[in-house]
Amino acid sequence: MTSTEPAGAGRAAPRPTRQRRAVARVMTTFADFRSAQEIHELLEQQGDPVGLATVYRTLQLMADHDEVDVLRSEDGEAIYRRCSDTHHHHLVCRSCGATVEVEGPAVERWTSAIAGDHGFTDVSHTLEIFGTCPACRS
Amino acid sequence: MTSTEPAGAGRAAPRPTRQRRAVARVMTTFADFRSAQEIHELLEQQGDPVGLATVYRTLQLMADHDEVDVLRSEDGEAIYRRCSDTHHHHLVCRSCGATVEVEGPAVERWTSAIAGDHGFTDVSHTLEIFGTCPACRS
DNA sequence: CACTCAACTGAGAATCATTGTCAAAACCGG
DNA sequence: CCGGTTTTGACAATGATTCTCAGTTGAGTG
Ligand SMILES: [Zn+2]
Ligand SMILES: [Zn+2]
Ligand SMILES: [Zn+2]
Ligand SMILES: [Zn+2]
Repeated sequence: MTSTEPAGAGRAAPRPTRQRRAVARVMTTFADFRSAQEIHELLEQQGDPVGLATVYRTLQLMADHDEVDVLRSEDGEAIYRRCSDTHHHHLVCRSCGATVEVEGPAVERWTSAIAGDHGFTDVSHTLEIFGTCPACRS
Repeated sequence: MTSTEPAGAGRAAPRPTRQRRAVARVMTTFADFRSAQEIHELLEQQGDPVGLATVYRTLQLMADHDEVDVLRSEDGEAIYRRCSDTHHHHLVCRSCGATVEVEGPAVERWTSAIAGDHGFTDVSHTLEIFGTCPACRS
């Protein structure tokens, strides 16, 4: 047993590979939600290609670490976006995809209260608001 | 043009076929969310088989008419459930899938207000609350 | 530096939900 | 019963995501 891990339960720290850095970097270059496929293409165009499977794996990893928000577009495709580290929700333009991060203590309180009323514990929630943004109101 | 429709814009009324009735009926037999595939199997077991494609088509139709709620399971699969005809949200048990319909004028107001503040129109929203129900709190 | 080994990668195959196709069947009003 | 329309269902096609697995890479070691 030549392990160098601290004695406890050992989850190996992920390696900072070129591919992972590349994905992390492109995620900082746009502000709206993009699909894994689009991110894969972006990387290719930027001359820093990463295999599609790796893009998927990396995005999942980042999502697990709360480094990106994941949500499902209306047709079920998973889409990703970098996000601030505080809990928040999104106001998304149905037409152009523009996104605004919003927060509201009131909603947070309401969801906890409702769940509590019904005896639910370990409560979490998802909330997305869709609409047409001013720019698209041609 | 031999149409018998009233002169205006004509969207033909859907026919109440055996298949559509069968789907509508089976939707009343359970209270939680089920995938189209599961619903298709249920129908088969109940000796009232409906083609998978038709199940999908019918569920979409019912969703368009707000006769069923649609939401996406975590892996992107569309799942369906009969629901009351008023706008509401769901409190879902992560462990056993038990569902409670909840409403809250406060949230409705909040989402409209937020969207309005940012100049968004045609606003809609999705909100799901997840937790562990009392029964599963073994 | 050369070595070792698990973590990591990527090309392509495999999955799997969902949608498209289209000829045959069911309906409906007349 | 007739003609036109809608609906159905078996099957193919699509498309995102996951799996496979052999080859690569990186970090720690002596
Ligand atoms: Zn817009
Ligand atoms: Zn929240
Ligand atoms: Zn439960
Ligand atoms: Zn609402």
